[in-house]
Amino acid sequence: MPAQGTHSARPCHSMSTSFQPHKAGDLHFLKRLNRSAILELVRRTPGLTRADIATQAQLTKATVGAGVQSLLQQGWLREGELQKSSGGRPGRALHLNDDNHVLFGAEVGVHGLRLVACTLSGQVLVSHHEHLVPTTPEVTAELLGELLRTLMASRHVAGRQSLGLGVALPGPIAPGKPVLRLAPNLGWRDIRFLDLLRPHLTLLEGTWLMDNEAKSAAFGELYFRTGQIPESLVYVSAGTGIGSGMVEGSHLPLVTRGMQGLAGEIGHTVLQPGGLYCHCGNRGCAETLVSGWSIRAALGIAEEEDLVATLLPRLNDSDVQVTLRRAGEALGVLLLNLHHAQNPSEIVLGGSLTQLGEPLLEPALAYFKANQNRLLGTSQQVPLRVIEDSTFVAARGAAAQVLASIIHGPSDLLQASF
Amino acid sequence: MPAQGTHSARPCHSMSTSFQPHKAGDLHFLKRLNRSAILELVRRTPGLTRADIATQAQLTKATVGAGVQSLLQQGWLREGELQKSSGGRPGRALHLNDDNHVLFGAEVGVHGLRLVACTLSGQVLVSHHEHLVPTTPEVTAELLGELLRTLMASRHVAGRQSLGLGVALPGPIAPGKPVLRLAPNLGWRDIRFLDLLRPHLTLLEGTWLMDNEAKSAAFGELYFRTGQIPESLVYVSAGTGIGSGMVEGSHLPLVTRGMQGLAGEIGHTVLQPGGLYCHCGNRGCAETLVSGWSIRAALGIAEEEDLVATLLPRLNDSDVQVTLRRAGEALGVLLLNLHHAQNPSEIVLGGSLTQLGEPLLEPALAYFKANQNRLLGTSQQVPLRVIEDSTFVAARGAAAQVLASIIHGPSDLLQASF
DNA sequence: CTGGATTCGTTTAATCTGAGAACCAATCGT
DNA sequence: ACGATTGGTTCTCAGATTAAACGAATCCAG
Repeated sequence: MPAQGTHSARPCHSMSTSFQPHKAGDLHFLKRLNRSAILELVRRTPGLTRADIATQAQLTKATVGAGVQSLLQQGWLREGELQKSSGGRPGRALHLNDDNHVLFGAEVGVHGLRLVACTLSGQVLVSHHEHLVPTTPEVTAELLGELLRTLMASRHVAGRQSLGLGVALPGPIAPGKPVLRLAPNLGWRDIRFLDLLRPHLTLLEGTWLMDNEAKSAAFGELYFRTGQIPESLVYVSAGTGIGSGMVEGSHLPLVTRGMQGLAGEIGHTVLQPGGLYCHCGNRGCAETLVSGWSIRAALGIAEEEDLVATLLPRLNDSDVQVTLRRAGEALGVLLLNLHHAQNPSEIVLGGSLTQLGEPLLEPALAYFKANQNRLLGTSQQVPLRVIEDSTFVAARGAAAQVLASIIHGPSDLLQASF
Repeated sequence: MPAQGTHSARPCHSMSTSFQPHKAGDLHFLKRLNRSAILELVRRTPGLTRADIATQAQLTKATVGAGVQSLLQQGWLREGELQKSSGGRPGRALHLNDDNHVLFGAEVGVHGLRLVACTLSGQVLVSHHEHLVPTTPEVTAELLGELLRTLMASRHVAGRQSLGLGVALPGPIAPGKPVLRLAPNLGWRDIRFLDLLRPHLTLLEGTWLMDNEAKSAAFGELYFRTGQIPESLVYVSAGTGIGSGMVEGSHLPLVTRGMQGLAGEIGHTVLQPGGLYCHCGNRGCAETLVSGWSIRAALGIAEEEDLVATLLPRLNDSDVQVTLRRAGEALGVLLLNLHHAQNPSEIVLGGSLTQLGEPLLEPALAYFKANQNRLLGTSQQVPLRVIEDSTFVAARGAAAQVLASIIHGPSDLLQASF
């Protein structure tokens, strides 16, 4: 904790793919890199000892020892129990220190605001879900600010050092700039949401960033994980629209954004050339087959009604079954196309539609499983996980992005500490 | 050039996404990183001065000076002309030194072998195209070895230090292992092609690697470029089958491979659920609509005939026009789906089918242009370039991968030099 | 033409980081 | 209880970068 005082809430729009033309650096940079490596190793494999780290990071015991000591002093790590020994001095387990810092994550969705405060290891300290009908960005920002202030004041959060805030938004983000280009379901366009939020949250320190909701979710699902970490992961968010986010790279997870922030807009990949008109103006988009609004359209459910709540009691109606089956089949095609285009190590399926369960999901998973191995002829299955309750997934993912931007990025929060 | 003698041809299967759990290192590592950065900057912007490099890489003049000196001595860089000054001592331009090294690239295609030898900046010194009907991996390897030996002995190549060989193959590569999992059009499966090649090329030093043809091509198109370098690039290879490769990341270009090496197999994304049967067993794959074999099937052209040569004189036949128009429309959908799923900064279209020209391409480009801005409503066009003669693109790309693996990777070729 | 200003590149001493080896600490097996 | 083994720390040393001063090469103004 540097004595010079508080860190300014220096906004950092999003985890850019690259900070500099090419990475180069001085001794300080090297030191920081090694501290990051230590922190990252412990983050992935809680309970590592200094000796383990030295082996895995290819550093000497001396270097690791010094690095761990500073990370302990800074409150990033804590020492745990002694490990079992097998004929030697037992090592001391190291863990992330979940007691000193707090990460804030929020999601602005079509149906409301979701907020979480969590620890370094992704443990949620407090969360809040506020229903809200779509309104202006300004009103939304003011409300979100108020709710976040409440969260900051809550018992489990107060007193912790804030590392920053991540905001997940339902639309593509401009690359390199903290601008939400479009949120069709909110009726927003070109919104600098963080700028709107800042006046209401002058006390929230640390790194601020915003990202697309599916991308944040994907990031969180990969990042807040320990043990065997997949090389890449795609999160498919099936709600009012359908989008996806991909994270790649085991040692510095990167989110694929694309030139215009459109990467992952799989809802507008065409599955049926010449098919139904989509709200985007094209025909045959995936969203015309599988999405909240296509299901509403097929079943004549008004926007005011909650789609899931309306459908759950009616799952046995034949029209509902047929509609969901068709949507599920399209979802299966979407998943398969994702598999052949990106081939992620893991697919996570979330969004409000997953609550509809079997009638929608069974056809999708069946199609995917039946066809995913056609090409190679193997029997290897891509892990595909369905999250029934994905309420806080994106918000938590945005918090994960804050942490990653501090550990891996150019933030001062770590740098200044060492 | 280290005095201790020749470098062993230590095979390195492919540019892995990550070499280590997390990057850490010592002073040597830092030095190497900075040398890489210098080399990379000059590679991108030929003619930079030491002062420019210091500014861009955030290094001091002293460090850059020392680094440049060693790179000059090693033959990686050369000094050029004095730059124009504006009221001060003029800087000396730096360029890649194209005179000392050579990179070998090869492509094993359905219709033959393509070989190139090129310089650090991607300039082709010699190339060779050998027609060959598909045969066994062993025979192919032997022939390729012989041809490469001829290339090595050629006037412009002899005497240069070999940095290695990259081989592009028409199928998915296993991740982390130098194994061609499948090449349907060659009838190959699980081939360790480099192992077959090695006995015939004991004299070819440096890094050996292999990769998928479209991925190599994508890499080369991004890497052997100067000036404004796109953040990401997708190469679509339209030939007998249809595949793609994506490269991302401006400061260390990475190829998306996927868990099973399937990333980019867009020929098997489904564009028409319930459509025609594909050779993979599924229905409605893109390849059933746009690919060499789907066009052959539609027009009844035997495998023995050269597709492009057969069609070129018949482009005005109505059945040919209709077939190519349909294929082109499907290609347009494929490009649009790529745009919405990955949103690359640039798309390059190559492969033998591009030689068919307008009748195929016009519908594809028209569809793509008409729909690429539906979502955002902007008028920004994704740069889309068609390569008419893509004969050596993949081979040259494989050579580029060799260079990149040496500059950015853990190779000794740079490390030992400093 | 000369001198000052400016920019480029190199040289010097100083600083800082990780490596390496010796050292102490703690446990296990016998 | 003792050696063997493994974990972690403390030294010194090699090395890479830095900062600051210096020399080099050009422009420009008078």
